Amino acid sequence: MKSLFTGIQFNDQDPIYLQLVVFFKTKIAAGLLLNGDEVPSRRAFAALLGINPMTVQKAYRLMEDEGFLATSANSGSFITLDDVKAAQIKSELCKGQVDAFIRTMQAMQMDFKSVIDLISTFWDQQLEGKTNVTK
Amino acid sequence: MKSLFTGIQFNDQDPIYLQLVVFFKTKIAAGLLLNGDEVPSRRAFAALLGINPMTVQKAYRLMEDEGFLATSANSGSFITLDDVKAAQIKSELCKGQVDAFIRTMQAMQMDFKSVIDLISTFWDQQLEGKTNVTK
DNA sequence: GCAACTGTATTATCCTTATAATACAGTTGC
DNA sequence: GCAACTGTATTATAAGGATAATACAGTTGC
Repeated sequence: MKSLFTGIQFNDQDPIYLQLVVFFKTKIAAGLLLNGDEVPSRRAFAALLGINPMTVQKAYRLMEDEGFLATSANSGSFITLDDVKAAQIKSELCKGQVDAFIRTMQAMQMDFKSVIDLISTFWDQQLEGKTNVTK
Repeated sequence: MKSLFTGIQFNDQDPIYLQLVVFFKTKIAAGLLLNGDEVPSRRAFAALLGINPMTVQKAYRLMEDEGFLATSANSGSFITLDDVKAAQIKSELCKGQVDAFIRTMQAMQMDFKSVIDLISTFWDQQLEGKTNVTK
């Protein structure tokens, strides 16, 4: 059983600490990270990812500010979510992605049907080598 | 009749010079920028966008390296495209966006039908205030 | 008690991006 | 000829992101 926190891939465009925040929000949106779940320590996570502990700290600090991570000094950090907050995170992330995608496709003069066809064509190919998804 | 080059919006995440390259590729993909078309001078474009001329220069240099912009000293820069190159640019841009979108949606455990429903819901809302798109 | 962990903090260094301020060489229009 | 444009280049400065190297205070397990 692989941990949630292994095998994370970073792109070299966006700041790592922001990609980390999106990673956690995605896991919350997917229902894979729940209220009360403990997240890795800054040092352990940094070692696992091959990055600097202060970069993880920066991400965790941002998540504390956004209200879904609580840190009690000297004993680790934990996800703090009620159903409303979890739904809000999923909704914001999802809507933001969909809006950006639609905007980009329309900027390229793609019509609705072509976009749906493209997604239909490539949806299943993306599943290879991943954990199963309801379909 | 508004010019192609007015009203460009930059985000504060990605480097401006890269956003500029994507902007030109998007116009090419949309068929709004054709072989032989002249692009604005570095200084004029920078003044229009409120950015530094050297940032435009950096974008144009990258486009020259990618082979779809030609610059003859002291007389401006022009789009250089054959049909193959134009198709390649559109295909790469489009496929890259679709792949990234599908990956993100699947990471959130979204199923195929929900994604299609979301796009169907928001597709037309994005069209407000934009030039018409075939639908 | 002590080693090993926890979060937190500071300092210095490096790279990339972006800007400002120039400067130079060539073309064009009047 | 000369002003106004073209692309190109250099230097200096600033900010953000990331790293390395420490350091300090508190908790936990043996």
